Amino acid sequence: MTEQTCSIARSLEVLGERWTFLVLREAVSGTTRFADFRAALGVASDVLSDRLSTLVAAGVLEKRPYREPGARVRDSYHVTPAGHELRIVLGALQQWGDEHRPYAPGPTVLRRSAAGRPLRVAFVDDEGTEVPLDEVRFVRTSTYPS
Amino acid sequence: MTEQTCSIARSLEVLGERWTFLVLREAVSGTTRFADFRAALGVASDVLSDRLSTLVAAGVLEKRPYREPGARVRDSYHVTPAGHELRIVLGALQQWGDEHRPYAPGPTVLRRSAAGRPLRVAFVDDEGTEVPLDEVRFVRTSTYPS
DNA sequence: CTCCTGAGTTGGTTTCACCAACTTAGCGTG
DNA sequence: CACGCTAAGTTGGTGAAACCAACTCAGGAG
Repeated sequence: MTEQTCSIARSLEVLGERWTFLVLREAVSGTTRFADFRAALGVASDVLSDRLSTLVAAGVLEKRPYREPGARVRDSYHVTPAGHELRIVLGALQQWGDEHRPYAPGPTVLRRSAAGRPLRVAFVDDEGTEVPLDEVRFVRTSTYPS
Repeated sequence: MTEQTCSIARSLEVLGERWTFLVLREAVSGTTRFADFRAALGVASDVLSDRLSTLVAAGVLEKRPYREPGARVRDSYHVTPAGHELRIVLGALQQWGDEHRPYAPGPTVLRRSAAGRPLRVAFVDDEGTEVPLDEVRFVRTSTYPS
């Protein structure tokens, strides 16, 4: 596959495989160890191993050695700044699922500000003010391939 | 697979297969016909057929018959309101790719308001004001599974 | 009635996810 | 120092899914 000019496609080269978003969901919610990812997700160890290395190679996670008392040094996985910015994508997916694939008992996780106010994911302009969806345009630049 | 309590997981049941986000990118940018999706993406026709039916079944796209002059009635695929809201997810993926997986010649597609102002995807509070990423919390509700 | 074209379906091959079993590298214990 | 314990993987085999090419199907045009 030749290099993708579309940013969505390039993001998906890293994020688009099965389990990747769920691994990331766990990572941003504080999971760092192989066995904990496995227990939380029920994913096969070979697949988890592959997804973690992909995310490390892409700079979304970083390996950091740790040491439990009375055990040898092992690797843990921590979210990098690039990974932290994926919370916007995760938040957007969550919001869409809440609204369009609802779970009868209600949402299990809410998005809140530090002050406790409910949050949404939305388009904002350069002043940080929300822009309604129907005013959003995707416009092609001169770099767009013919 | 039993029903997922996580909204992200439920979104991914619909959106998480290979090609789905790219099919959606084309759909929101105006593509409606099977052959045009195929030409734009280079996806195999059996896979495209499968993804389109999944998206129709999920209410993201709807089938609409159309008739080219001098041809029989065929099906086209149009974005529903639920599909339109996925532009937030697509915008978030695009923004992340622009920043963290840059394409040397620069972005090929920009996010702009109707007035032409550059847009980002971000968390906003109930008043439509942007909240910085490090003030965002994901908090569990009482519905969260033990 | 035959040709053309868009929208798929079908059959065979390769890749990928899944599962279980195995390996590896210390550390603390005896 | 040998031994067992455990987290973190790796390896090998199986079944599903993606991929590719060839084929089908429907109706209007000529």
